[in-house]
Order: sequence, then C-alpha cells, then structure tokens
Amino acid sequence: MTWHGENPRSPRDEGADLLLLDQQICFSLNAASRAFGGVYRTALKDLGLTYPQYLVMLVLWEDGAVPVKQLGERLRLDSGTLSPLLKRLEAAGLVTRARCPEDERSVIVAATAAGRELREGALAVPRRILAAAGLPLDDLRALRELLTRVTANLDAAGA
Amino acid sequence: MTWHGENPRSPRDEGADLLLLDQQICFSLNAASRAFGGVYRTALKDLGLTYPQYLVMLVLWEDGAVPVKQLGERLRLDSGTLSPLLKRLEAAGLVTRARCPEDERSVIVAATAAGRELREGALAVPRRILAAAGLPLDDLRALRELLTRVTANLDAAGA
DNA sequence: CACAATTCAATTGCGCACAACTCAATCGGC
DNA sequence: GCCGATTGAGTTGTGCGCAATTGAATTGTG
Repeated sequence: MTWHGENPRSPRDEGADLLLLDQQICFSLNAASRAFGGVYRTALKDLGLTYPQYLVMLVLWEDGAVPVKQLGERLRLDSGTLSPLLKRLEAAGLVTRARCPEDERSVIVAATAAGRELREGALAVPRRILAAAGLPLDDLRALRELLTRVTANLDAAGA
Repeated sequence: MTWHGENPRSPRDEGADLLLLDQQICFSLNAASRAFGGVYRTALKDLGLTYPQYLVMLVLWEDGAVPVKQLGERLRLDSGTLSPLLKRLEAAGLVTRARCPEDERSVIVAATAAGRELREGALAVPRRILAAAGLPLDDLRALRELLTRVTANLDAAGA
C-alpha cells in the first residue's frame, strides 16, 4: 500500500484528502448555521424579529441598557452591522438609543416597554428550536463545547 | 431534590437551562461560522475568491461541468444566491455558463482553464484552515458528525 | 493649555442569504 | 397537437457581515 487513507488518490493529489475533510467541516458548519437560521426565521416571524435582532434583544433583556460597544463585544459584531440593525429596531419601537452623558462618544441602547413585552412571546422560541435540532442534550453540550473551542482557536489564529 | 440539573433555578424560570443552552448553541454556531469565514477570507485573498465562491470552485474541480440546479443542491443554495455569484466568477474569467442543449432551461457551469489553474493555489488552503482550527482530527470528525445530524434534523423540521 | 493619538459610532461599498416574483422551456393529460 | 402545471434561472428587495473611512469626543503628553 502506497496510500494510507480510505480514499486512495494519485500522488499528484496529495493533500486532496485534507481538502475533502476541510470541505466537509466548514461546509457543514455553514450549512448548519443557515439551517438554524431558517428555523429561527419562522419561529421569530410572529415577533417581527430577525435572528441577529433577537440576539440583541436577548442581551437587552438580560443586561438592561448597554452601550453599542459592549453589545458588539458580546455578539461578536461591529458597528457596521449593529448601527443599521439598531436603527431598524428603533424604527420598530423596540429600543431607544441615546448618547451617554458621561462620554458623548458612546450610545446607550435600551429596550422600550414594547421591547420588554416582546420577551413574553420569545420565551417559547428556544424550546421550539431545541426540538427541531433533535439531538440529545449531551450531544448538544458536546457540540457547544467544540464550537466554543474552535472559535477561540480561529480568533486567536486570525489575530 | 426538586431540580435535576446542576444549575438550580426558581420555578418561574423553569426551562431557563434549556433556554440558555439554546442561546449558547445557536450563538456559538453562528460565531464559529463567522470565525471560519474570517480565516477563509484571508486564506483566499490571494486567489481572489470569497468562501462561497471557493465552495463552487471545489464542486467544479471535483465534478467538472454541472448545472446550476445541481450546484444549488450540493451547496444548499438557491438561484437567488448562485446567479449573481456565478456572474461574478464568469466576469473574473474563472467559469463559463452555457444553456444546456437538451434542456434549454438549465445552465451548465464549468471551470475555464484559468479556473482549473486556480486549484493549484487552493490546495494549500485546507491545511492552513485546519491548523487555525487547532482541534485534533477526532474532534473535528465528531464536530462534523454532529453538524451533519443537526442540519438534517433542522431541514426535516423546517419542511 | 495645546495638540497628537486614541476611542466610539456611523457611513459606504461589496458580497452573501433568502423570499417573492417573472419568464421561458418542458412535461403531462387530454 | 393543445393547454395547464411544473421546472430552472434570473431579478428585485431586504437584511446581515465585514473592510475601510469619516468625524466627533476623549485621553495622554509635553
């Protein structure tokens, strides 16, 4: 045996095995992310939220008022994404944006009364998502663990 | 013991464990996907490809000429995404698009000579990505396995 | 105090993702 | 052969994601 994998290839294609594995990992990650997106889209439709907007609301429900900067750190998003998103949430009457008096550079985001009321309807969403995912809790925990580690590694490598 | 988890909560917050897990899973999935995207962005910069364009080229390198429809099934993308993407690849001189003679509705996509030459440079990419991911092969396989299963479940639930 | 460097939000430009729609080609039943 | 239904690409509109830039507020240093 000149080859050592289960997928024998010509010498000219050395590395093609890795290329395949790579494709499967990254592609399946992408596909999974979009598949979750699809389920969230329908689950959040009644609330009038997109998934990133839902994430923002989750932070606001948990933390109260937070500056845009902090929101970005929590969600791994920059102002280029958050500014228009927050503008839309503001237009929908769900959040307020106000310059911080102590530091006029930063903008404080907070949920309005309507935004806080939305939490009620949002409580049903996660159970629906978990049911759709259809994996046992242990697997989901393992998945989360792996994802967290790989993200940390990738961010470190990219820095 | 009234509770059964490691994270006891008040009765009003029943299910909050699940809720939190859901948030962590979906968020970390999203974050991981974007973290991979960032590493790919830099790795593919020299080739002048984006990550979705790279996925398309992978299919073409592997399969030769394929109709747009088939491309969409493989990559889980629809014509609304593929049409402009393929247009850009065509403008870059990497692929050709031609109506299928047997069925004038479908369009056959194939790599040009320049597109095929790009494969040479692309062979170095996966190793770089895997290194950045920094997980042992077994973990990556486990990750891929979980992602594939969860995507299949989500797609089935969404249908 | 003055002034250069830094920080934070917003904006611009480009590409992806998806829903909704259009339109031509094809297929099916009759 | 004819006509309605279906199929495959493409287009439009909206929103996310990110790089690069702008501009105002703040901080640090001489």
